[in-house]
Amino acid sequence: MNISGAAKAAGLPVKTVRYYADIGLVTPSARTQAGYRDYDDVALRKLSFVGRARALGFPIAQCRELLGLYQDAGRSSAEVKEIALERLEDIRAKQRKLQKLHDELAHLVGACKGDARPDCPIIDYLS
Amino acid sequence: MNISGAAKAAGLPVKTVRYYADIGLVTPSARTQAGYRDYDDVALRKLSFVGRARALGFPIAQCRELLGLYQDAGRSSAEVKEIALERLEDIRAKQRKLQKLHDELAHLVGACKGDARPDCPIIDYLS
DNA sequence: GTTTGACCTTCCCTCTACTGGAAGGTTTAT
DNA sequence: ATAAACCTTCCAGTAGAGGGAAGGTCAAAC
Repeated sequence: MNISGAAKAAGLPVKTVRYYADIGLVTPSARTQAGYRDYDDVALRKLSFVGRARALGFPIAQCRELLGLYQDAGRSSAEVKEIALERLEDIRAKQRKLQKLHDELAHLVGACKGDARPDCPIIDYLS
Repeated sequence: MNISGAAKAAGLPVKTVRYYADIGLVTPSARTQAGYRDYDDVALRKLSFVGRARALGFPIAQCRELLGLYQDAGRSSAEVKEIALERLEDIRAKQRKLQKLHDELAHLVGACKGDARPDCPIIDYLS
């Protein structure tokens, strides 16, 4: 299957699939005589796997680890869980940070009249 | 005041202050004969202003707008509020997205035993 | 008076994870 | 035969800096 077919099957943009090949994350199974990337079933499944991992927000480096475990029959679920927990903690840290920003900004916005006069608690806070 | 003094006063890294000068966000008030950036009180206040806006997560473009309003005696608080509301909606969108990721990943992690066996609902989900 | 160390400057590379586009080759359909 | 629709590589850009090299400057110590 050529790159556009593979991209469609994995639900990814062609550019992204090419990028994954470039960085050695998911390489095509072969090249045609003309140099076209060729994806077989195994490569396709890896592409979809990475697509879903990325959709969960795993960075490329963790996708690489997960892909390694995916192909490793001798893996332990503990290894997988560890990576997922790392990512989960990452998400929670981001959530805490966003919550703080949200509360602070919401407070300021609530205090700002939003009228034609220049007086503004938001500007005051930043000053 | 030279760049390291200005950076310290604004609580920003020197590299960041130089970067803000490069992109024309906060330019030094002058240069010494030797070419050193020189920051006066006004420039210092702008630096601090931007530092606080960035800490609230405003992107550079919005910092630029806010800085413009900060210096504009004829501003209306409505203009400021509009920018802040934009940013707030941005934060809320990110929160919603993170919440979805969190719930999905937490569910998977909860279902994974994390033992020595290879069976793993996380891998299953990604496959 | 010079030397040392701490500054400062510009310039270019690196990071994440792509995205866009140009120039040019290939395949397929008409 | 040719036009459309593919494909290729390469280069540049995104946000917001951070790292580091090569070289100029300045203040204090010796």
